[in-house]
Amino acid sequence: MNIFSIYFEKIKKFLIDLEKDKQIKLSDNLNKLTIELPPKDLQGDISCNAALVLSKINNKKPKDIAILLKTNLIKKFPEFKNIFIAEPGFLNIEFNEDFWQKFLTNLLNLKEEYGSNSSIKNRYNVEFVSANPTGPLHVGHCRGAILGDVITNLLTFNGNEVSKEYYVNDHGNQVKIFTLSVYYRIIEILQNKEFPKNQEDLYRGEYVVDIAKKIIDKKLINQFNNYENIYEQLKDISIKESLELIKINLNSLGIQHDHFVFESQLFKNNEIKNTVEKLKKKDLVYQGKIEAPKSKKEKNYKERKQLLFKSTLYGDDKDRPLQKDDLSWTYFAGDLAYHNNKINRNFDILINVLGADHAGYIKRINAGVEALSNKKTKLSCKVSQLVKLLKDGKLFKMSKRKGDYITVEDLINEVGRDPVRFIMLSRSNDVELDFDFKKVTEKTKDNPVYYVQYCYARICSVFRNLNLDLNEEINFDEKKFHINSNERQIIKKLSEWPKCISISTQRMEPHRIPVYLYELATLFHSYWNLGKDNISFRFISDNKPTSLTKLIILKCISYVVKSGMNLIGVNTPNKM
RNA sequence: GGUCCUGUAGUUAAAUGGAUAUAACGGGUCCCUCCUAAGGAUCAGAUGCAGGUUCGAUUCCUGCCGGGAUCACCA
Repeated sequence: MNIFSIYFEKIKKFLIDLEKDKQIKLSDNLNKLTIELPPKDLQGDISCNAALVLSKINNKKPKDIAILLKTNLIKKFPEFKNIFIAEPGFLNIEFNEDFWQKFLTNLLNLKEEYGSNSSIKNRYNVEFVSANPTGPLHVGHCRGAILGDVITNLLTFNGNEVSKEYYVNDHGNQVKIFTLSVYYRIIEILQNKEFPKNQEDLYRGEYVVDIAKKIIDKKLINQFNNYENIYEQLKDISIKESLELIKINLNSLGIQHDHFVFESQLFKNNEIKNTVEKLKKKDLVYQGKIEAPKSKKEKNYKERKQLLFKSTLYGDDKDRPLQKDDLSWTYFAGDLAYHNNKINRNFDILINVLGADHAGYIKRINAGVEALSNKKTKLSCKVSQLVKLLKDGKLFKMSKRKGDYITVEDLINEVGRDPVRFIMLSRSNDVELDFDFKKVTEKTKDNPVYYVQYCYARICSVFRNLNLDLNEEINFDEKKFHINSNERQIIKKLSEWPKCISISTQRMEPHRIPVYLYELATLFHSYWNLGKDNISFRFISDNKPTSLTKLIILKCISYVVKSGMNLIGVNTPNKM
C-alpha cells in the first residue's frame, strides 16, 4: 500500500489517456515523473512534477500545463479534494478525509506487515562477516555484520528468499600461524616454555590461552611432542573453538547465519582446481608477471612468473594471481571457487558485504563472477566504512599485535545490543561513523535509540492506562473523522513508510530506517506534548479515550515503529 | 602515483535530480514543570573551488583542493 507508487501509476495512465485525447504531448518516457511528499510547510499530501517534465515538449510554461492538468485531475479523481499549483509548476494534491480514513483502516489491517513491497521476488545470497576464524570478532567487524543482517531482514520483509552465509577461511597462512600460536600456548602451560616474543605475527590474545587450556583439560589431544603429527587435529580443534567464539559474538548482536561454507571443504572437493580449470577453458588464465605494487610499504616484492586470471578483461586494474610462490592457491582462487559454488546454487542475486579495507577487492571478484557465470549472475558488493571509536571525545586505537582491541563482547557488555545496532545503522554505510561510548549509553532524548523506544513505550502506556490491549482490533466506524494539523502530518509521515522501505531495500541503505523512525518519533512526541497546554489534545480524559481517531493514530504509529525496529533488530520495550 | 569512499550551519548528521536545503546539539530571547522523567515557542547560522548536463544539481559528469581506506605474497 505505497500511495506514492500507486499514484505514480495512476497519474501516468491519466497522462497517457490525456495524450490520446490530444490534450498534451508526452515525451518518450515518463521516467522523470515523480510522486513525492511536498515540503513540510506547503499544502497538499502528495506532490507531482508532471507539468515540469512536460513543459519542454509541449513548448508551454510549466504553470500553464499545471492548470490544464489540475482541471482534468480533479474531474478524474474524486478522492482529490484540492490541487495547489506551486512555483514553478508542482501539483500539490490534497486528499479528502475519506481517503485518509480508508488509508488508516488499511494500515490497521496490515499491522506490522504495512510497508512491505513484494512485487518482484528473488533468491538472494547474502555473504557477510566472513572474518578469519582465528579469534573473536572485534568492533571493526560489527558494522558490516549488522549491515548484512539488516539487508537480509529488508529483503525477507519484502518477500524474497534469502540465505545468510559466512565464508570460513580455514585454509590459508593465517590459520597456520593461529594453530602455531595455540600450540605455543599449550607448550607454555605444559612445559613452562615462554610464548615467543620475537615472532610478531603470532596471535597473542587471551582467548588463545583459553583455547589451549580447554584442549589440555578436555584431553582433546594427548601427545604434543610432534607438532607435524598433530597439526591437522590441532588446527581443526582450534578453528572450531574460534568459530564458536565468533558465533557467540554474532548471537550477542542478534545475528545468526544460515550457512557456513568452509574454504577447506572447497579444497577437499577439488572445487578450487575445477574452478581454475573452468576459467582455463574460457582462456582466461595464463602464466605471467604483474608489476610491483606502488605502495611505499612494500619492499620485499620479487618479480616472478605466476598463474594469473585475466580480470582486466572485465574491468579490473590488473590481472590477479591464483597461485602463490609455493604453488598453493591464493585466497582469491579459493574465493573464486566459493563464488562458483554460489553460482551453481542458482541464486538470482549475490550480495557481499565487505569492510572498507576490502573495497579494492570488488573489481576482481566482480570480474570472477562475470566470467564464471557468463554474466548471468548478478553480484553486488556493499562496503561499510570504518568505525571510529571515541571515548570521552578521544580517538581510541586498536592494535591487533598487542592483542588490545575491543571485542564485540566488550562492546555489548558496556553499551548494550540496542544502542549498538541503532547507532551503527544510523549513518550511510558509505561514510565513516563516529561511535562515542559515552553518547551511545546516555539515556536521554539526545540519544535517538531511546527517543524512538520511548515513543513506543508512551503509546503502550496510553493503552495500559485505558486497560486496553494494543493488539486488540478496533473497529473504525467513527462517523466524524476529523484530524488536526499535527495528526495530518503524522498520517502523511506514516504514508511515507512503504517508500522508505522500498528505497532502503533497492539501494541497500538501511540507515534510512533509523532516520525515518527518528522523524516519526519527533512528530509523535510533539503530538503528545500538545496535551500539556490543552487538555482536549490529551488521549485520555476521565479514564476514557478522548477520541477513537486518536487511538487509531497511536496504534498505527506503534505498528510502524515496531515493524521498523524489528527490521533493524532493536527492541521496543513496553515500559521504560 | 592508481583505485574506492568522502567534503553540507560552530559541532554531529539528513536529503530515490525538486520547491524557502532537513534536524539534533551548542548559542540568543521568551514560556512551562504536566497522560512518563526525556517539554514548548522563537531568532541567528551551511552545500570545498571551477566548469558542464538539466525546466531544475547537495545529488549526475569533468578538472582542481582537502580527509580516509586500499594497492605482490597475507585475508
